[in-house]
Amino acid sequence: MAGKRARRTLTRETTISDIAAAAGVSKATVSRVMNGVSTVNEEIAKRVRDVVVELGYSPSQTARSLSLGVSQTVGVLVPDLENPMFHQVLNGFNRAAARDGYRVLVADAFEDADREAEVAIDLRDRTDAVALFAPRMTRENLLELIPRISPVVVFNRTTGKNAGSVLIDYREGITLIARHLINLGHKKIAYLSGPTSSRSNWERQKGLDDLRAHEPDVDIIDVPCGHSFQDGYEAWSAFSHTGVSAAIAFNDVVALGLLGRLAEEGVSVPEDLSVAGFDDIPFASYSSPSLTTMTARLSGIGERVWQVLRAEMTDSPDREPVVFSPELVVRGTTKVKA
Amino acid sequence: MAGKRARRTLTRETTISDIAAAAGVSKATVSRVMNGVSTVNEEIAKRVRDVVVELGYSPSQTARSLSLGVSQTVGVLVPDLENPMFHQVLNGFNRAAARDGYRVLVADAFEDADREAEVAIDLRDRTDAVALFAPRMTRENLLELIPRISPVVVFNRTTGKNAGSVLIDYREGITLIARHLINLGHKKIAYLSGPTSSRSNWERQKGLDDLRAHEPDVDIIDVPCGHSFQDGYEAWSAFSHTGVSAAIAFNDVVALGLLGRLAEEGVSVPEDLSVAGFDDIPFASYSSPSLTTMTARLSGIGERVWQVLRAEMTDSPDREPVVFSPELVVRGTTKVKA
DNA sequence: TTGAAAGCGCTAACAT
DNA sequence: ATGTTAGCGCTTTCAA
Repeated sequence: MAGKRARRTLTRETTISDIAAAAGVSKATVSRVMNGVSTVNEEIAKRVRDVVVELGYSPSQTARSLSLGVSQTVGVLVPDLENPMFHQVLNGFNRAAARDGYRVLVADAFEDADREAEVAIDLRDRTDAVALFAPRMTRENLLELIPRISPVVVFNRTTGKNAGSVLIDYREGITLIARHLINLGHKKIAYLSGPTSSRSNWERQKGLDDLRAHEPDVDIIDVPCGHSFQDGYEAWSAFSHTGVSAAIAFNDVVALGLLGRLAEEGVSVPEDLSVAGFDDIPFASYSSPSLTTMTARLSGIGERVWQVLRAEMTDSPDREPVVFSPELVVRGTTKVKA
Repeated sequence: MAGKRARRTLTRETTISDIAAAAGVSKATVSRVMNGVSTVNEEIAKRVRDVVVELGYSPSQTARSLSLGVSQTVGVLVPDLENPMFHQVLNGFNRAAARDGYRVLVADAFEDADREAEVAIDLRDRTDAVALFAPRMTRENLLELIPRISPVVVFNRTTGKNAGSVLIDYREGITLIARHLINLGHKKIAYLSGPTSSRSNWERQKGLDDLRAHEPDVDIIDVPCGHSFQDGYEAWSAFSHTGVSAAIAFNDVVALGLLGRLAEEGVSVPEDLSVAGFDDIPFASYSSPSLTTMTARLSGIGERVWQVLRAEMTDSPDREPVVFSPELVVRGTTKVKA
């Protein structure tokens, strides 16, 4: 067409205009057919559908999103996609979101707390809402970020009702597991602690503090450790001489790392040492001995995270935190103290 | 403004127009500032930046994508997000994509081969390219789909150079692992086979057929199994009476399931039975005994998948399949036949 | 250096 | 029932 300005080159192969032209109808009619609006004459509709198939057309969801003001997409910010725990939560979240017709855009913050806000905003600029999985940023930054990216749900961080939240009650969890060991007669127990910056580690510490206050004859010692296999594997040398009869690991991954080391060292579990984990990752039940741990049905929690986000998107939610109390699963790695 | 039509309600809080108005400049100038175009007077640029901060503005990536014709986003279609193998590949893929400034939109096909094409197209309609992880659809459907969603990379399926592809050479892999067992003196070996519809299972079967042809005195029996923990756990009853001295599992998950069962049954590994897996998932090295398996550095493969997709997006690629030969990792579950 | 306006590919309000 | 057209929020060409 004359008089038109030069346009950029990156453009769609087949657009709604092409279909309209080929079918001899207006774009509006094509749009109606594509969206199943019933007021279209069946004959015309069929003609349009034929052309669509013939030309292999499918609408640009980007254009659709811009026009509709919604993208049917939500973002998930994960602090570290390496961590199997988030895989499970993500899996449940994605499954539930898909059921409601939403797609999920994932972004990994690579454990860089300082970059989280920026990534979260970018995510939000492409989607209808975002889920923050266990954000590492300071509480101050979190509370500042939330209104900027609402609707938002936060997993495993409190939000003071500024956003929906889903929490795992680690404090109660560690209490349950420690009580289990105490009931088995263990008096000296090691806690292989997680990253110091981690809220969930902090909560576990609080739970153990409670216990120390109530059980003066039980000695719970803190072994700085970490969150990885390797950390658990290496932690042994830090407490092998303490004479503890039981160890609680920050999480299952750490517990399995420890288990691997113990097997190598000829320390038999649970005879010489009882070991407990946290999270109940799928492999926990299949290690040998199978791992005593706290279960939290992570993928179920993921589904719940989605539901809370959904509520943020639609209702005016009450924002009462949804808290999951982990349950003790006694398996093969813990037994009565010799 | 008078005469304007009523518009829908779902609209952005702060747009480029708001910034332009508040800063007393045109939208073009705001756009230039946001994109760091240097030809803007520093004084004006500062004013714009101040307003941006003040109003908490960030550009709609949807609008940007539509205008630019590019979204800096790619889709990944996973057959089953439940499978840890895909988590690892996804992790590597996402990491590499992020490094190049791309975001990743994930979609799970929930093992429904019939829905894959539809989901892949939807993914492509929102993104610049898509990666198909081990698609379950027929080859015919795959070849039909590829041109529709190009640029595309396919992981673990051949494409006849219609698209870039990255493959794990399972046939060679299973050969290596079986030879390892044969060298250890095992003459009767069970193969716990995977889903019959799976290409990767089919390839393993071919590898074993090769072996049967070359090693007439070795008996490799096929035990229909599956891909899950549970499948491995349950498979034992199907071959406990066959007198095999070694078992090769379809993958590590199955192997770990079997290991769990064997521990319960009092069958000691590797003394009574050697067991080998496939994939080298993270937990393989931490089971006890640690699992002999084939390793394929899955997250490294994920990065490679990204690179191939990147090439599809930019170059005119040669599409020679990138094939990874898994390597044998001998650990604790295999030993010389008693 | 800056602004006006066209255009990206859709949807929906309005008119017919 | 169908078409016309404004508008979603940006980018970029062209003119000033």
